[in-house]
Amino acid sequence: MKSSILVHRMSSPLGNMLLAAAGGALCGIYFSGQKHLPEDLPTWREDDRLPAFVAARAQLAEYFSGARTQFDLPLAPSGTAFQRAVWNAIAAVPFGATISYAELAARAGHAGSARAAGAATGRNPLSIVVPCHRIIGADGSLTGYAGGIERKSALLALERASSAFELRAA
Amino acid sequence: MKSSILVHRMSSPLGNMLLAAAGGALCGIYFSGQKHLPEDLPTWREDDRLPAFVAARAQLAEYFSGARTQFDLPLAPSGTAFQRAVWNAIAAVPFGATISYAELAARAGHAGSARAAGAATGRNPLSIVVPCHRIIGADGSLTGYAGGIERKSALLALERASSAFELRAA
DNA sequence: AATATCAGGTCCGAAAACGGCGAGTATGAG
DNA sequence: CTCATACTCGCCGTTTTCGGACCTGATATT
Repeated sequence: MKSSILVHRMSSPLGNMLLAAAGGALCGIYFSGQKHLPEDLPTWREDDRLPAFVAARAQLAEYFSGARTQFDLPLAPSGTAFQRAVWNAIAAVPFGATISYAELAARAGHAGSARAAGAATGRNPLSIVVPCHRIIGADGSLTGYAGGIERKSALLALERASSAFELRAA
Repeated sequence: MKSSILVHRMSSPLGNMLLAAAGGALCGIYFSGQKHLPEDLPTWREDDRLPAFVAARAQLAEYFSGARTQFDLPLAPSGTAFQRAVWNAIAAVPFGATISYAELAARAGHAGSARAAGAATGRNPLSIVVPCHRIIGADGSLTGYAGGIERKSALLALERASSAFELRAA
């Protein structure tokens, strides 16, 4: 019973990252040392040529350079119905914007499930592409991030800077 | 918040029994000391005149005397969709017959869920009237009964005896 | 006043445990 | 060889337990 999941390593301004794909679509984008990594990860096979990896690598580089505000990649995260609903709602939060966990839960169709939404957010397997860093506490505090609060803070700063630039340019 | 459930006590050849009704229909028939009794039972109010109780009492007496092989009573058990499906399938098993848990699951529309069907059978709130004692292991063993194996054995013996009598009489 | 901190309360899904099973093996006795 | 018993392991809905990337309101602090 092989897992048939491929992996690809890349570096980023926020540390090394690991991409995972199943069936040609991305199923994981992880920061090195982040929480909630799959435990069968060591059994996955390396592959540097998969088109999805090439594309993701390029788009992530553009994102970090401030030249890209949204992604166009084949995604196939696996999770419960609730989790997918939450992740979909996260994906709809635009670049540079932030919402609270309560608001996220509501948008996912589960108003009142703020805490559960938080848990689901923490399990998001597609860092950055599914921008879970744009979800923050009702009082504006960052509250948490699987890859570490510093990275969350850095991502938000990056997006603020780019947004400000765009506003200025407009 | 009142429970609005009525109870009525009666004795039987197999020990004291407790009848419960909600909205005029029976929602519980329990042997004294059986498993899975509702815990809010002590808050229920006594009533000896409810028509459903009078009828049930009479029909149960006939059943124990061998003069009745099926019941005609207003029933309103509460449970999950799966449980109700299982209980309905149990109710269709004729007097004197027995089937296995696997067969029961299949008849309830959930082939393969023998174990879950067993659990649902154990939660049957309407002893005797929903004849869960007619469900036995695939190898013929009795395997369990909320009211105690002895009672299950006694009920099956009673039905065997009556069936034999009918056969003889025919 | 305005912010910071804190505890309390609850809330909700996820994960694990739990049976009224059954089929497939393994043994050992007749 | 045959049957009975014992044991293991997958099954599956329910129940229970668990653990937080919450939130609100009350105190303390400036």
